[in-house]
Amino acid sequence: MTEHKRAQPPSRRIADALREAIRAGTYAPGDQLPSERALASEHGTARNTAKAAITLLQVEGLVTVEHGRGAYVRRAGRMMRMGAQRYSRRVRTETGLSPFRAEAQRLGKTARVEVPDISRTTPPADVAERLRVSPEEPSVAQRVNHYFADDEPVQIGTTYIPWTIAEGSVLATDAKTGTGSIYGRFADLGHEITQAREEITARMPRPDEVKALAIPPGVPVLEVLHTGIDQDGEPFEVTRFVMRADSNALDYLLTIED
Amino acid sequence: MTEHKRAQPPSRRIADALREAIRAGTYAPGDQLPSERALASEHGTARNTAKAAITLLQVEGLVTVEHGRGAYVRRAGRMMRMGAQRYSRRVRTETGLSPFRAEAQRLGKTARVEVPDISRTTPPADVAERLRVSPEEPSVAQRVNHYFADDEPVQIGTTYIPWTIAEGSVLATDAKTGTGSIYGRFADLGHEITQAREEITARMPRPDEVKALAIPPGVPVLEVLHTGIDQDGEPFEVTRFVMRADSNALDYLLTIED
DNA sequence: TAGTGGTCTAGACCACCAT
DNA sequence: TGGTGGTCTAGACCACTAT
Repeated sequence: MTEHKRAQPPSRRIADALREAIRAGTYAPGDQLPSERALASEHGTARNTAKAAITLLQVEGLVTVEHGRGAYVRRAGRMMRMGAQRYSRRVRTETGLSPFRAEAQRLGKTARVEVPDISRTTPPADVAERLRVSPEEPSVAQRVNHYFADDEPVQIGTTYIPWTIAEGSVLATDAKTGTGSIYGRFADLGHEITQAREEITARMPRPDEVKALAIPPGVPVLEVLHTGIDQDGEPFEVTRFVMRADSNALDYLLTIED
Repeated sequence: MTEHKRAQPPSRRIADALREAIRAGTYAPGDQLPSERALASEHGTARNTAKAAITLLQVEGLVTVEHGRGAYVRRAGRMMRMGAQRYSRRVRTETGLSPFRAEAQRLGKTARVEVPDISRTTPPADVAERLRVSPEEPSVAQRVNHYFADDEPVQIGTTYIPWTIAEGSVLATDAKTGTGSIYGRFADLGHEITQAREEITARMPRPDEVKALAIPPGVPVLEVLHTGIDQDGEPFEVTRFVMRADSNALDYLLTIED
C-alpha cells in the first residue's frame, strides 16, 4: 500500500470538500454550512481544525460567519457601477444629482450621504503632489463623505480642495452643497471639470475602514484617487474614494488616442 | 476598581501592539517580527494565541510569514501602472511593444510573457454578452497569457476573440503575435481599436490564481474586464486581466463629456 | 542542530442568537 | 434554553531554514 503521507492537512481537506460542495451547488448562496462541531465529528477532527477550515474559506471571501448563527455561503451583492460618465455636466444639470445619488437611483436604492467632517488640514503627500500644494501646511480644506445605499455603508470619499479655492465658499463650511452636487459649486467658482484622472488600486481594509464600512473578513476595498482638472488644465480637487469591493465596480469607456 | 471585563481578547491586544509598533516604525518594512514563541511568553499567552495575532496582521496584508524563517513587515512593492493610453496606436507603431512590455520597460523591469494555452472554447457568460456571441457554443478563440516582470508573475490575461474573426489568423494558432502586439494583428484584420470599455472589480484570489500568481495571504486581485471596440463600434475582443493588487495600479485620464 | 512557522488535539469558558 | 461561533490553553509533532 502506497500511503500518501501528509497528502493534505485535515483542515485543508475539510476546506476543499466544502469549496467543492459550494461549487457543485450542494450549498447554494445564502445556505448555512454545517456547524463547526458537526464538521469536526464528521471528519473525525478537533473542533479547532474544523474552524481552521472555515477560516480559510472566509479569508477567500467565499463564506461569511455570523456569531451565534452559523457560517453561510456568501451571496453575490448587486453592484454599484461607478462610471466615468458620472461627472458629466448634463447629468448634473438635468437631474441635479451627485454621481453617487444618480447611480443609486438607477439601481432603485435609497442613497444617503453623511458628512462627518469638514475642516482645514495638512494634506497627505500623494494628494499634495497632485494638487500642487504644500504637504507641510494646512493648505487644503478636507470634506469627508460617507455614502450609504439602502442604509448600508458602501463608500467613503475624502475630498481635498486647495484652501485658496475653498476659502470663503460653502465648500469649506457646509455639508450641503446644493443642486448639482459639489461640482456645481466648483463651476460657480470658475472651475468646470473637463478632465479627471483616476488612479485605482485595491488592498485589504484598515481596521478603521472595517468599522466604518462594516466590511466582513475576506472583502477587499477599491481605492480610487480621483483628481478633478478644470478648463485650464489645473487640478482643483482630489478625492480619495474607498469602497467595498464586493458591492462596487468601476466602469470606464475610453476613447483610444492616436 | 472598575475592571474592564473582556476589554479585548489577548490575540487582538497582541495584534494591536504589533500594528502600532509597525506604524511607529519600531519594525520597519522588511524587518522581522518577534517569533511566535517570543510573543507568547512576552504576553503570557499560549503560542496559539500569538499565532492568531500574527494571522490577523497577515490577513490585513500588513505582514508576510515565511515558513521556517519568520514573520516580516511587508514592503511596498513598486507599482506597474496600467494606463489607458497603453492602447494608443502611436505607442504601438513607434515602439512595437505590447502595452505590458511598454510599461515594464518604463519601470526598468524585464518583461516576459508566456502563452500556456490557445484554444477554441465556449466563452463565459459575461464575455459572450460583451462580444455578442453564443455562450453555449465554442464561439471564441481563447488565448491565455501569463505576464512576468523580473521573473515574478504579476498578471494573467485571458483574451477571447470571436471565432469568426480569429479563424485562419495567427490569433487562433500562434503564441507570437509579432510587432505591435496583438492589436497590430487585429488592425491587419480590419479592426482598429478606437474605444475600450474597462470594467474593474477587486476580490480575493481563487486557489488557482494564488498558485499562478504566487500571491501571499492578504493580497487581493484586481480584475479588469476589457472590451476592445473597433472603428465601426463593434466589440472584437474581450480580455479578462487578473493582477496582483499589491504590484499593479490602474491609471485613467478621462475627458469629461458634456 | 537549533530555531522558526504549520498544524493538530481535547477540553474549557464566554458571547450571541433563536426559541 | 440549547445551539452556534469566539477564543484560549498546554502540549505535541512535523516541515522548513539557516548555521
